[in-house]
Amino acid sequence: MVKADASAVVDLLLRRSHGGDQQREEELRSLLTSAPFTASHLLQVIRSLPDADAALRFFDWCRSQDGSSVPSALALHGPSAYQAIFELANRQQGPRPPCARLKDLLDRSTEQGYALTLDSAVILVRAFGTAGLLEDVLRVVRSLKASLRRASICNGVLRLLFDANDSRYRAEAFALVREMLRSPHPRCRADSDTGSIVYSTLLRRNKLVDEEAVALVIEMAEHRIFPSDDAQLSQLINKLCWSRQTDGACNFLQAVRNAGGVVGASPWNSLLSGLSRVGDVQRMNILFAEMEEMGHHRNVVTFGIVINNLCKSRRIGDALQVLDNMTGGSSNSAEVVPDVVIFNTVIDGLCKARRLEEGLALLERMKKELRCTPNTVTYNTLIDGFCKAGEIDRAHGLLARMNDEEISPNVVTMNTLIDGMCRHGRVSSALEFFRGLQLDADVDVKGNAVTYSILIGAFLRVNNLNKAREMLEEMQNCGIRPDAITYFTMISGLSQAGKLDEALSVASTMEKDGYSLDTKSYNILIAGFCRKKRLDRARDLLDEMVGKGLNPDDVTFNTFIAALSKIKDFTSAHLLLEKMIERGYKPTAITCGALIHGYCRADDMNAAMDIFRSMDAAGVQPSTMIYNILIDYLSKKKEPVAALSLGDEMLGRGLLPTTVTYNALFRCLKEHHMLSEAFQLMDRMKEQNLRPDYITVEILSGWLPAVGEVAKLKTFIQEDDLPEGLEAEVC
DNA sequence: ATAGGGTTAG
Repeated sequence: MVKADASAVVDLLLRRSHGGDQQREEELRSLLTSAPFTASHLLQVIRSLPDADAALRFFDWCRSQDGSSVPSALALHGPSAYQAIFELANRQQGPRPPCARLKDLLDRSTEQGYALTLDSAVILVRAFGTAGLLEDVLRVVRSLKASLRRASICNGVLRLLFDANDSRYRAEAFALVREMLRSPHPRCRADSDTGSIVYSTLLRRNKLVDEEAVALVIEMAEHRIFPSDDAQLSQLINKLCWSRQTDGACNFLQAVRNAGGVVGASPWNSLLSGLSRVGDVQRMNILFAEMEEMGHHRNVVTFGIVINNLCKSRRIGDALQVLDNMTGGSSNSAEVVPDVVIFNTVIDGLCKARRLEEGLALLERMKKELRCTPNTVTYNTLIDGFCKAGEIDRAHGLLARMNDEEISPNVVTMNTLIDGMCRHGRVSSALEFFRGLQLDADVDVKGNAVTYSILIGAFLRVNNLNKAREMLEEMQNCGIRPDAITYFTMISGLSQAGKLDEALSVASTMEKDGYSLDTKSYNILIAGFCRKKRLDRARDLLDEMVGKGLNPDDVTFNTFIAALSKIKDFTSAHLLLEKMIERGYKPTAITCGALIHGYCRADDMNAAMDIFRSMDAAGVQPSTMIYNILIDYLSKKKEPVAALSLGDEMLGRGLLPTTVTYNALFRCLKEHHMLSEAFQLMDRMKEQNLRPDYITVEILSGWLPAVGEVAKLKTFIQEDDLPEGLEAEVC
């Protein structure tokens, strides 16, 4: 038997013909029939041809021999022939890009009814993928026989599809992964590469995970395609929780466990903190118990999460209980030993519950009994507690203690103190404190955007706009970029101060700086313009926000309804009210209050009372504010009896009158010389622990002494402690 | 585990 000789065929094909085409074809036929000519011979021949055109001519010739004795068999080797032709075309430089030629060739091979070989598919996917021709990549994969859709090639396709960052291609990728998971062909099944592609794609930044993705990863887990390690698993659980897929996170983690994936403590901790964030205490408890059953699956972080949850939901007693158990309060074999984070969490809980002394006591206990060294955070937490309670001096005392104990203060320490001082009437001391630290060579704490935001907010609150502007400029000069909060602080302060144009200009700077305004920011600006009765500008802003795809919310509606009521345009106000309801926002006490207030101002008591009395039926609880509006109005209308009776009515509803309520009533009672009623109210205020404010004092001072009741007045306004703000500085 | 912001009615 003569061995088939590919090189002889190549020689013949490449040689210039001497005896004409006829003779050459004869020679070729005889060469090809002299021995079995296999697919691999054919590959060898075609690969040796100079280009795809030559190869196509040869292969077409072979096909045209169909029916003649032997070469017809060659046509059966079409898939291999095209593979070699694709190789040639892919290598070839020419006027047309290789992809365009490859597409034509793929069309031809499809028309001729040839399937793709695995190698053809590899060549085409790579070429189309590199050129970004994803539709063609998909076409190649779809036309490839199921048994040839090997994991290796599919993984490449998955990378391309995910990299496109396009929802359509993402859906295609998900479908492909599903197919791989379910494939009956072992070499086509999803493998660890598939897993790492999918998992790392889902972990990419700025993309939330949707339900479809959750379903996919659960199916992957069921097929034992797990994240590479606990760290990646934890990250994924975290991401699922942040994407509001807490259920999905639970199901996924369970699926991993059920399929035999090894899971340490950290993924469970991630899930636990996800549950904590959405306030799902019930499932937290189940999980906490399950983690114990699973063996060594609770660590100090687990306890930290639970304690943090208890503290944030104001269950300090329970948090202390858990801490006690940890420190061997009830059993001597504590599961885990609390660390400084646990103590800090509990101390913060105590401080936020205004139990400062207990916080301090715990600081001592952790040092002495439990041999745990407090750190900067411990002190910062306590300093914040004392600042919020107005005990600025004790806060500074703690700072001094930090220095004694060589625990270095940081920027949070400084900012906490600055904020505390600012909020307790010491804005300029706060600024001096800040300046002092910046000059102090021993202190290397620098101000940051938070520092400046605090100071800017403080100056705005005391209406010192110039100083606020100065601070903004100073921070920029120092190379500290304002962040979103700095801008919001500025915008809000300026709006409140009626500097709307400046507020708008800050808003546009903010946008140039890459931050965007949200509905709340627009509400602030809209309210500012409404207060100035520039409803046209407010409307413009509404259009602007809608144009940006931001939906007006209930506050936006209430703002406009209030503004329209204020200018007595009740028709428009009611139209807007209907629109608000259409949009699915229920009117609240604020909505009703806005209308009631409008009608009172328009001196239409009937309309005001109609709305007021219709609230119960509408299921809207009247608020203290609404009573205040009505009582104030009745007082001005010189109707003390009606005003007093509303005052009683609110008590019956469990609403406590405020100083504002009492002031309105006092004003009215004074005019009608209803002294004994006033005394009753004064007693009630005392019982309620309400302090008279400067308006109360003004009204009563102009009345009681004139009717010989100075003593009564004095005992009433004399308070055991100094009125707040007495030591306030003028800035 | 700790620090700063914002809208609606008196």
